[in-house]
Amino acid sequence: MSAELWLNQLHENGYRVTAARRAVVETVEKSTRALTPVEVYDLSRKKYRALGLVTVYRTLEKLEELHLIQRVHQPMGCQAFISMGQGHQHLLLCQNCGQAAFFEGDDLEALTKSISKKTGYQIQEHWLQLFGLCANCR
Amino acid sequence: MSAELWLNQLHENGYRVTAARRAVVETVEKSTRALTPVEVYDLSRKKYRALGLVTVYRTLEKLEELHLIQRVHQPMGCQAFISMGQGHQHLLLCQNCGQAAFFEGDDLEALTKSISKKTGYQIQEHWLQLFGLCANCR
DNA sequence: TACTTATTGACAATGATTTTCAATAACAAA
DNA sequence: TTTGTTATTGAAAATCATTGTCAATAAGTA
Repeated sequence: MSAELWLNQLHENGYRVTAARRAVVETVEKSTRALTPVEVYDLSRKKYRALGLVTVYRTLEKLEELHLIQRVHQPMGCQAFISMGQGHQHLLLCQNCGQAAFFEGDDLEALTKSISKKTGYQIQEHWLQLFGLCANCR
Repeated sequence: MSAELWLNQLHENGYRVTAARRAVVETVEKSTRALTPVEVYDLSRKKYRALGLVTVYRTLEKLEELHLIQRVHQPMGCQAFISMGQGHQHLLLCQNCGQAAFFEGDDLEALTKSISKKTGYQIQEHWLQLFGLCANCR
Protein backbone atom coordinates (compact mmCIF):
# COMPACT_ATOMS: atom_id res chain seq x y z
CA MET A 1 0.00 0.00 0.00
CA SER A 2 2.54 2.52 1.20
CA ALA A 3 4.85 1.19 -1.47
CA GLU A 4 2.72 3.22 -3.87
CA LEU A 5 3.50 6.34 -1.85
CA TRP A 6 7.20 5.65 -2.20
CA LEU A 7 6.82 5.22 -5.94
CA ASN A 8 4.90 8.50 -6.05
CA GLN A 9 7.76 10.16 -4.23
CA LEU A 10 10.17 8.85 -6.81
CA HIS A 11 7.94 10.06 -9.63
CA GLU A 12 7.40 13.48 -8.09
CA ASN A 13 11.13 13.92 -7.84
CA GLY A 14 11.65 13.28 -11.50
CA TYR A 15 12.58 9.61 -11.29
CA ARG A 16 10.87 7.04 -13.46
CA VAL A 17 8.83 4.24 -12.00
CA THR A 18 10.14 0.98 -13.42
CA ALA A 19 9.47 -2.68 -12.77
CA ALA A 20 12.90 -2.97 -11.12
CA ARG A 21 12.25 -0.09 -8.75
CA ARG A 22 8.77 -1.37 -8.00
CA ALA A 23 10.19 -4.71 -6.89
CA VAL A 24 12.87 -3.12 -4.71
CA VAL A 25 10.48 -0.66 -3.12
CA GLU A 26 7.92 -3.33 -2.32
CA THR A 27 10.59 -5.46 -0.69
CA VAL A 28 12.17 -2.77 1.42
CA GLU A 29 9.00 -0.99 2.38
CA LYS A 30 7.37 -4.01 3.92
CA SER A 31 10.41 -5.41 5.71
CA THR A 32 10.44 -5.17 9.49
CA ARG A 33 14.15 -5.74 9.68
CA ALA A 34 17.15 -4.10 8.04
CA LEU A 35 18.17 -5.67 4.73
CA THR A 36 21.52 -5.65 2.98
CA PRO A 37 21.68 -4.91 -0.75
CA VAL A 38 22.14 -8.60 -1.51
CA GLU A 39 19.17 -9.53 0.65
CA VAL A 40 17.07 -6.94 -1.13
CA TYR A 41 18.31 -8.39 -4.40
CA ASP A 42 17.38 -11.96 -3.50
CA LEU A 43 13.95 -11.05 -2.17
CA SER A 44 13.11 -8.67 -5.00
CA ARG A 45 14.08 -11.15 -7.68
CA LYS A 46 11.13 -13.27 -6.58
CA LYS A 47 8.96 -10.48 -7.94
CA TYR A 48 11.10 -9.45 -10.89
CA ARG A 49 13.59 -12.06 -12.04
CA ALA A 50 15.55 -9.85 -14.44
CA LEU A 51 16.60 -7.49 -11.65
CA GLY A 52 20.30 -6.74 -11.38
CA LEU A 53 22.23 -6.15 -8.18
CA VAL A 54 23.56 -2.88 -9.49
CA THR A 55 20.03 -1.58 -9.86
CA VAL A 56 19.38 -2.46 -6.23
CA TYR A 57 22.33 -0.32 -5.16
CA ARG A 58 21.16 2.54 -7.33
CA THR A 59 17.57 2.35 -6.12
CA LEU A 60 18.59 2.21 -2.46
CA GLU A 61 20.72 5.28 -3.09
CA LYS A 62 17.71 7.19 -4.34
CA LEU A 63 15.42 6.02 -1.57
CA GLU A 64 17.99 7.17 0.96
CA GLU A 65 18.30 10.51 -0.79
CA LEU A 66 14.52 10.96 -0.53
CA HIS A 67 14.67 10.02 3.18
CA LEU A 68 12.42 7.01 2.62
CA ILE A 69 15.02 4.63 4.01
CA GLN A 70 17.98 4.90 6.35
CA ARG A 71 21.23 3.02 6.76
CA VAL A 72 21.34 0.91 9.90
CA HIS A 73 24.58 0.79 11.86
CA GLN A 74 25.33 -2.35 13.83
CA PRO A 75 28.40 -3.90 15.46
CA MET A 76 28.53 -6.54 12.76
CA GLY A 77 28.33 -4.10 9.88
CA CYS A 78 26.68 -1.03 8.45
CA GLN A 79 25.49 -2.06 5.03
CA ALA A 80 21.84 -2.68 5.84
CA PHE A 81 18.85 -0.43 5.19
CA ILE A 82 15.42 -0.08 6.67
CA SER A 83 12.41 2.12 6.12
CA MET A 84 12.62 5.53 7.79
CA GLY A 85 10.12 5.94 10.59
CA GLN A 86 7.88 9.00 10.52
CA GLY A 87 9.07 12.13 12.25
CA HIS A 88 11.85 12.01 14.81
CA GLN A 89 12.13 8.32 15.53
CA HIS A 90 14.91 6.03 16.63
CA LEU A 91 15.57 2.35 16.15
CA LEU A 92 15.39 -0.51 18.58
CA LEU A 93 16.93 -3.68 17.18
CA CYS A 94 16.65 -7.28 18.27
CA GLN A 95 20.14 -8.69 18.65
CA ASN A 96 18.87 -12.16 17.87
CA CYS A 97 16.51 -11.91 14.89
CA GLY A 98 17.09 -8.35 13.73
CA GLN A 99 13.46 -7.36 14.15
CA ALA A 100 13.28 -3.56 14.28
CA ALA A 101 10.97 -1.32 16.25
CA PHE A 102 10.76 2.44 16.20
CA PHE A 103 10.42 4.66 19.19
CA GLU A 104 10.30 8.35 19.91
CA GLY A 105 10.08 10.55 22.94
CA ASP A 106 13.77 10.75 23.66
CA ASP A 107 14.34 14.02 25.44
CA LEU A 108 17.99 14.87 25.31
CA GLU A 109 17.44 18.57 25.73
CA ALA A 110 18.88 18.72 29.24
CA LEU A 111 21.78 16.46 28.35
CA THR A 112 22.81 18.31 25.20
CA LYS A 113 22.59 21.64 26.95
CA SER A 114 24.92 20.51 29.70
CA ILE A 115 27.32 18.84 27.28
CA SER A 116 27.33 21.94 25.16
CA LYS A 117 28.31 24.07 28.11
CA LYS A 118 31.01 21.67 29.23
CA THR A 119 32.63 21.08 25.87
CA GLY A 120 32.00 24.29 23.97
CA TYR A 121 30.48 22.32 21.12
CA GLN A 122 27.35 23.55 19.38
CA ILE A 123 25.28 20.37 19.18
CA GLN A 124 23.23 19.88 16.06
CA GLU A 125 22.25 16.26 15.81
CA HIS A 126 22.14 13.03 17.74
CA TRP A 127 22.12 9.35 17.00
CA LEU A 128 20.42 7.08 19.45
CA GLN A 129 19.85 3.40 18.96
CA LEU A 130 18.80 0.66 21.33
CA PHE A 131 19.67 -3.01 21.19
CA GLY A 132 17.95 -5.85 22.95
CA LEU A 133 15.76 -8.89 22.53
CA CYS A 134 12.30 -8.70 21.04
CA ALA A 135 9.29 -10.29 22.68
CA ASN A 136 9.69 -13.47 20.63
CA CYS A 137 13.40 -13.92 21.22
CA ARG A 138 13.75 -13.09 24.89
CA MET B 1 52.83 8.26 28.00
CA SER B 2 49.60 6.28 27.95
CA ALA B 3 50.84 4.61 24.81
CA GLU B 4 53.05 2.60 27.14
CA LEU B 5 49.96 1.44 28.99
CA TRP B 6 48.47 0.20 25.75
CA LEU B 7 51.65 -1.66 24.93
CA ASN B 8 51.57 -3.19 28.39
CA GLN B 9 48.04 -4.32 27.75
CA LEU B 10 49.16 -6.00 24.56
CA HIS B 11 52.02 -7.68 26.36
CA GLU B 12 49.90 -8.82 29.26
CA ASN B 13 47.54 -10.44 26.83
CA GLY B 14 50.25 -12.50 25.23
CA TYR B 15 50.94 -10.25 22.26
CA ARG B 16 54.44 -9.15 21.41
CA VAL B 17 55.50 -5.53 21.46
CA THR B 18 57.05 -4.73 18.10
CA ALA B 19 58.24 -1.59 16.40
CA ALA B 20 55.25 -1.74 14.07
CA ARG B 21 52.75 -1.97 16.91
CA ARG B 22 54.56 0.75 18.82
CA ALA B 23 54.16 3.13 15.90
CA VAL B 24 50.48 2.34 15.42
CA VAL B 25 49.70 2.61 19.12
CA GLU B 26 51.46 5.94 19.48
CA THR B 27 49.56 7.32 16.51
CA VAL B 28 46.11 6.17 17.53
CA GLU B 29 46.48 6.83 21.23
CA LYS B 30 47.30 10.47 20.87
CA SER B 31 44.82 11.31 18.12
CA THR B 32 41.86 13.46 19.12
CA ARG B 33 39.90 12.49 16.05
CA ALA B 34 38.91 9.19 14.50
CA LEU B 35 41.42 7.80 12.01
CA THR B 36 40.90 5.38 9.15
CA PRO B 37 43.36 2.51 8.67
CA VAL B 38 45.02 4.35 5.80
CA GLU B 39 45.35 7.50 7.89
CA VAL B 40 46.90 5.47 10.69
CA TYR B 41 49.22 3.93 8.12
CA ASP B 42 50.35 7.28 6.72
CA LEU B 43 50.87 8.86 10.14
CA SER B 44 52.61 5.84 11.64
CA ARG B 45 55.00 5.47 8.75
CA LYS B 46 56.56 8.76 9.80
CA LYS B 47 57.73 6.88 12.88
CA TYR B 48 58.39 3.51 11.32
CA ARG B 49 58.89 3.57 7.57
CA ALA B 50 58.83 -0.18 6.99
CA LEU B 51 55.28 -0.49 8.34
CA GLY B 52 52.78 -2.30 6.12
CA LEU B 53 49.11 -1.46 5.81
CA VAL B 54 48.13 -5.03 6.60
CA THR B 55 49.87 -4.74 9.95
CA VAL B 56 47.84 -1.64 10.69
CA TYR B 57 44.63 -3.59 10.12
CA ARG B 58 45.85 -6.42 12.32
CA THR B 59 46.97 -4.11 15.11
CA LEU B 60 43.72 -2.16 15.09
CA GLU B 61 41.91 -5.49 15.33
CA LYS B 62 43.81 -6.35 18.49
CA LEU B 63 43.38 -2.92 20.06
CA GLU B 64 39.65 -3.17 19.45
CA GLU B 65 39.59 -6.65 20.95
CA LEU B 66 41.28 -5.28 24.09
CA HIS B 67 38.75 -2.41 24.19
CA LEU B 68 41.49 0.18 23.83
CA ILE B 69 39.89 1.62 20.69
CA GLN B 70 36.42 1.70 19.21
CA ARG B 71 35.02 1.93 15.71
CA VAL B 72 33.38 5.28 14.98
CA HIS B 73 30.19 5.34 12.94
CA GLN B 74 29.49 8.41 10.85
CA PRO B 75 27.18 9.29 7.95
CA MET B 76 30.14 9.33 5.60
CA GLY B 77 31.50 5.96 6.65
CA CYS B 78 32.27 3.61 9.49
CA GLN B 79 35.87 2.62 8.97
CA ALA B 80 37.48 5.00 11.44
CA PHE B 81 38.77 4.26 14.93
CA ILE B 82 39.40 6.30 18.03
CA SER B 83 40.64 5.65 21.52
CA MET B 84 38.03 4.29 23.91
CA GLY B 85 37.07 6.69 26.67
CA GLN B 86 37.17 5.44 30.23
CA GLY B 87 34.04 3.91 31.69
CA HIS B 88 30.64 4.48 30.12
CA GLN B 89 31.33 7.35 27.75
CA HIS B 90 29.86 8.51 24.47
CA LEU B 91 31.25 10.47 21.58
CA LEU B 92 30.61 13.99 20.44
CA LEU B 93 32.01 14.68 17.00
CA CYS B 94 32.68 17.93 15.19
CA GLN B 95 31.04 17.75 11.77
CA ASN B 96 33.61 20.11 10.36
CA CYS B 97 37.04 19.01 11.60
CA GLY B 98 36.24 15.64 13.14
CA GLN B 99 37.54 16.64 16.57
CA ALA B 100 36.12 14.21 19.13
CA ALA B 101 35.06 14.83 22.71
CA PHE B 102 33.80 12.30 25.22
CA PHE B 103 30.88 12.80 27.54
CA GLU B 104 29.02 10.75 30.08
CA GLY B 105 26.04 11.22 32.32
CA ASP B 106 23.41 10.12 29.85
CA ASP B 107 20.55 8.78 31.88
CA LEU B 108 18.33 6.71 29.67
CA GLU B 109 16.90 4.66 32.49
CA ALA B 110 13.45 6.21 32.30
CA LEU B 111 13.39 6.11 28.52
CA THR B 112 14.45 2.49 28.19
CA LYS B 113 11.99 1.40 30.83
CA SER B 114 9.10 3.02 29.01
CA ILE B 115 10.24 1.74 25.61
CA SER B 116 10.62 -1.71 27.05
CA LYS B 117 7.05 -1.67 28.33
CA LYS B 118 5.67 -0.34 25.05
CA THR B 119 7.53 -2.67 22.72
CA GLY B 120 8.04 -5.82 24.75
CA TYR B 121 11.76 -5.69 24.01
CA GLN B 122 14.29 -6.44 26.73
CA ILE B 123 16.78 -3.62 26.25
CA GLN B 124 20.43 -4.48 26.75
CA GLU B 125 22.54 -1.81 25.18
CA HIS B 126 22.40 1.66 23.70
CA TRP B 127 24.36 3.70 21.24
CA LEU B 128 24.33 7.44 21.64
CA GLN B 129 26.40 9.86 19.67
CA LEU B 130 26.22 13.61 19.26
CA PHE B 131 27.25 15.69 16.28
CA GLY B 132 27.95 19.38 16.18
CA LEU B 133 30.59 22.01 15.78
CA CYS B 134 33.53 22.28 18.13
CA ALA B 135 34.53 25.55 19.75
CA ASN B 136 37.04 26.28 16.99
CA CYS B 137 34.75 25.53 14.08
CA ARG B 138 31.49 27.11 15.17
C1' DT C 1 72.84 -16.72 23.93
C1' DA C 2 69.78 -19.83 21.72
C1' DC C 3 65.39 -21.30 20.34
C1' DT C 4 60.50 -21.33 19.68
C1' DT C 5 56.95 -19.21 17.55
C1' DA C 6 54.24 -14.85 16.96
C1' DT C 7 54.67 -11.26 13.78
C1' DT C 8 56.00 -9.07 9.67
C1' DG C 9 55.44 -7.07 4.81
C1' DA C 10 54.43 -8.29 0.12
C1' DC C 11 51.29 -10.30 -2.79
C1' DA C 12 47.13 -12.47 -3.95
C1' DA C 13 42.34 -13.20 -3.03
C1' DT C 14 38.01 -11.77 -1.61
C1' DG C 15 33.93 -8.87 -0.93
C1' DA C 16 31.45 -4.71 -1.45
C1' DT C 17 30.43 -0.92 -4.22
C1' DT C 18 30.95 2.07 -8.36
C1' DT C 19 31.75 3.01 -13.19
C1' DT C 20 31.10 2.23 -18.05
C1' DC C 21 28.29 1.30 -21.95
C1' DA C 22 25.12 -0.03 -25.42
C1' DA C 23 20.28 -1.65 -25.40
C1' DT C 24 15.77 -0.75 -23.55
C1' DA C 25 11.64 1.28 -21.88
C1' DA C 26 9.18 5.50 -19.26
C1' DC C 27 6.57 9.01 -20.06
C1' DA C 28 5.76 13.78 -21.94
C1' DA C 29 4.31 15.85 -25.98
C1' DA C 30 2.16 15.66 -30.31
C1' DT D 1 -2.12 6.41 -29.73
C1' DT D 2 2.21 7.10 -31.53
C1' DT D 3 6.63 9.16 -31.30
C1' DG D 4 10.96 10.90 -29.57
C1' DT D 5 13.87 12.07 -25.92
C1' DT D 6 16.43 10.52 -22.39
C1' DA D 7 16.56 8.19 -17.81
C1' DT D 8 17.22 3.54 -16.62
C1' DT D 9 18.67 -1.04 -17.21
C1' DG D 10 21.80 -5.37 -16.64
C1' DA D 11 26.34 -7.16 -17.58
C1' DA D 12 31.08 -6.74 -17.31
C1' DA D 13 34.96 -4.34 -15.74
C1' DA D 14 37.08 -1.27 -12.44
C1' DT D 15 37.84 0.32 -7.91
C1' DC D 16 38.23 0.35 -2.95
C1' DA D 17 38.45 -1.86 1.56
C1' DT D 18 39.62 -5.82 3.97
C1' DT D 19 41.39 -10.57 4.71
C1' DG D 20 44.23 -14.73 3.73
C1' DT D 21 48.75 -16.90 2.46
C1' DC D 22 53.56 -17.51 3.12
C1' DA D 23 58.42 -17.43 3.81
C1' DA D 24 61.59 -14.39 6.36
C1' DT D 25 62.32 -12.07 10.66
C1' DA D 26 62.62 -10.80 15.38
C1' DA D 27 60.36 -10.84 20.38
C1' DG D 28 60.89 -12.72 24.51
C1' DT D 29 61.42 -16.83 27.33
C1' DA D 30 64.43 -20.42 28.85
